[in-house]
Amino acid sequence: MSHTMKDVAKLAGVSPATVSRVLNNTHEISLGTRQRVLEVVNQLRYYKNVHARRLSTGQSDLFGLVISQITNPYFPELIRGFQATAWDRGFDVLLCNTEYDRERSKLVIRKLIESDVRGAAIMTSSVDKGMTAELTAAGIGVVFCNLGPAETLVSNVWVNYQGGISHAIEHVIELGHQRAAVIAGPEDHRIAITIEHLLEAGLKKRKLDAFPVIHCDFQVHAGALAVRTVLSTPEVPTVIFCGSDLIAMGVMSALEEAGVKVPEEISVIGIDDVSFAFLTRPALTTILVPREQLGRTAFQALDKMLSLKRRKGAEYHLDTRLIVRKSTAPARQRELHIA
Amino acid sequence: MSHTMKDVAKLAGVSPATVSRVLNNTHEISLGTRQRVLEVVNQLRYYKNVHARRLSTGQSDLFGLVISQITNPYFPELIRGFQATAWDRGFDVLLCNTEYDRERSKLVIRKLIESDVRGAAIMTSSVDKGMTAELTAAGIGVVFCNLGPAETLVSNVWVNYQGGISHAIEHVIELGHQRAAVIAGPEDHRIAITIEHLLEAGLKKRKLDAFPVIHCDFQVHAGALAVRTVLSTPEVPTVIFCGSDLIAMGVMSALEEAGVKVPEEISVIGIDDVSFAFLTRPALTTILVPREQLGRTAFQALDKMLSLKRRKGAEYHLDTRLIVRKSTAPARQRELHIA
DNA sequence: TTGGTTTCCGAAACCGCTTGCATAAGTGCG
DNA sequence: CGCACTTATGCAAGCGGTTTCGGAAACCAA
Repeated sequence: MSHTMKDVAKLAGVSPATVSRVLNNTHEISLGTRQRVLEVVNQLRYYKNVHARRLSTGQSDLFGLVISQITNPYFPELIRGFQATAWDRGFDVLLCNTEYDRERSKLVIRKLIESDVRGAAIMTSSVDKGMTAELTAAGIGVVFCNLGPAETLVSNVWVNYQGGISHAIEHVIELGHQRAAVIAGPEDHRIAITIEHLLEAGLKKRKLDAFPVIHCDFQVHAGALAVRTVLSTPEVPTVIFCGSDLIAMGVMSALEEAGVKVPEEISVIGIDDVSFAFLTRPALTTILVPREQLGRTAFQALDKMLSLKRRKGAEYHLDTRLIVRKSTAPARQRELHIA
Repeated sequence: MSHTMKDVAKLAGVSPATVSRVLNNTHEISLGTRQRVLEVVNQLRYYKNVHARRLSTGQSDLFGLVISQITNPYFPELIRGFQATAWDRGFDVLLCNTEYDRERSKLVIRKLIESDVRGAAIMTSSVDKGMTAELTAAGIGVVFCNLGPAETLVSNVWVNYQGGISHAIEHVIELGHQRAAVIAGPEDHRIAITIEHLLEAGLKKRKLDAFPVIHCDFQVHAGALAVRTVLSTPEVPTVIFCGSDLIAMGVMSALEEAGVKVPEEISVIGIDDVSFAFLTRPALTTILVPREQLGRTAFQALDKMLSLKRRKGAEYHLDTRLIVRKSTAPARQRELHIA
């Protein structure tokens, strides 16, 4: 269908090799032939075939990005950061989603190898370190998020949740809260566990026992469901820490339905600062996770690592911080009576 | 680094051709050799290289999906629908975003050709029909959204905004509204224009003149800005139709800031029903655009068209419908006095 | 046994591009 | 004017698969 390099070569009266060199600026070419070649390229609307190129050079210009699910609002900014950085440097990205499914995750790994990606950013908890052995065995660089340590062909970007969480706890202490609940993410979710531990430890340190601690999916309705348990505890907490913004939103709307005022009666804090967190009413106080930056850093980590002769991985650090909006307020003074 | 088919062949004591046939189930192979080959494949952890395959067969298993910007909440569901369908049928997708930039759009087109995609879904307004001539010239199938008509190698999915818009207008009529404003999307945005015309025509038919009609970006803050103009008109409307949910959200928060109650004093209606539209307060009444289905249909359109000998395109139709939530209510009876 | 079919597999060409090596023409210097 | 050295280009061998063609072996009927 399309024209090939040979066509161009013939029409320009040169060899395919010359055409290649012109197109890649890879060798001295006399002005005359260069122009002639380019002219023919335009005339024929010739496009070079990446697959042939990848095969021939043995170097792909592809990077993989593995996420859980694209409709999870955590990911779009991350993807954007990764993809934009990759494009800027002339690389393409193969976006793969696991849909939280183990079997599918394996398929994704296989696909990455078959596609001969140079490196892959594994930004989902549904792929663990064991599953990526095949990748590194194939010489493919890997970068994780909060899954250290770095080693050969493996880098890691640490998102320091500690920072934002400490600020958040300080914040509620200042507001006079004394009883806090935690509605964390799934129990089998690595980062959710990290966050939960950090919250519990931080609260304990400030003499604020977390109770109850509940696990649920990173979903709006799961948060809504979980909050019922919270409301049925003997001493209803004055603040609820949520493992994600989505959970927090579910919590807020369930509280509203139950006739509990946010933030006057119960304060709510989320994590992530997804794009629409400021649109909720009340606007959500949350811990910002620099997701676009995470995407950028992940790519840079790969690029850097793969340019090293030893392919040695490195660790990177990103900070989180508290964004105070309207869903937190001074603690109520009296016991709460649910309608 | 990785093993090649030749390695497998040698170790299994067969020819590369046989290995290929085993792996692709493309030819009768005796049970014995088949098993031997598969054994070696496992032992060597051999993965076949897609690029070589694509080159050799001259058929890529890639489809392109072109969107505007991944952080726009319109797209994630669409992407999901497209990608899931493609995966199910054994195809990969190359996701490209134009970032609303014309230059970048051209690069995207080029990338699609170079990547030898079989077909591409153009789901952004920043690529017009002219720009895709190169694609069809290269034998690449194309499917648009609301950009007809179908022709050879070009299909189209019509999202019937008319339906949802009619319902929405009926809805406000029933609520007794008599003055409506329209805050539409950008003036250079194809679908935004369509929607605006549909709204104006529909309102006029029901003796409801749209005034004012304002254009702005599909952004929250743009909507917020635009609403000021609305509030400064002599007769402040009782309902505002917005060109997207994002605009509607900006409108609602700006109204809140101005001390105008939604929906008691002004009703607001969005378009799209993005994932978090039900989380706003009041929850947004909006017109649902079946985005995941759009993605699925777009893929099917391509797949179908490319399987035809004549490569003739077709047209598909998707319906929209009104989702009534809490941002619409009976029209206020008296003139509004802005604080 | 023979001739005709099947069944299974290997040789080799090819997909479109890159690149090391070789060649030829041009340049500068003694 | 000849030699060493650039500079510009072509030849041809891959890259890792797929596929056409044909041959060998096995099978069957006569």
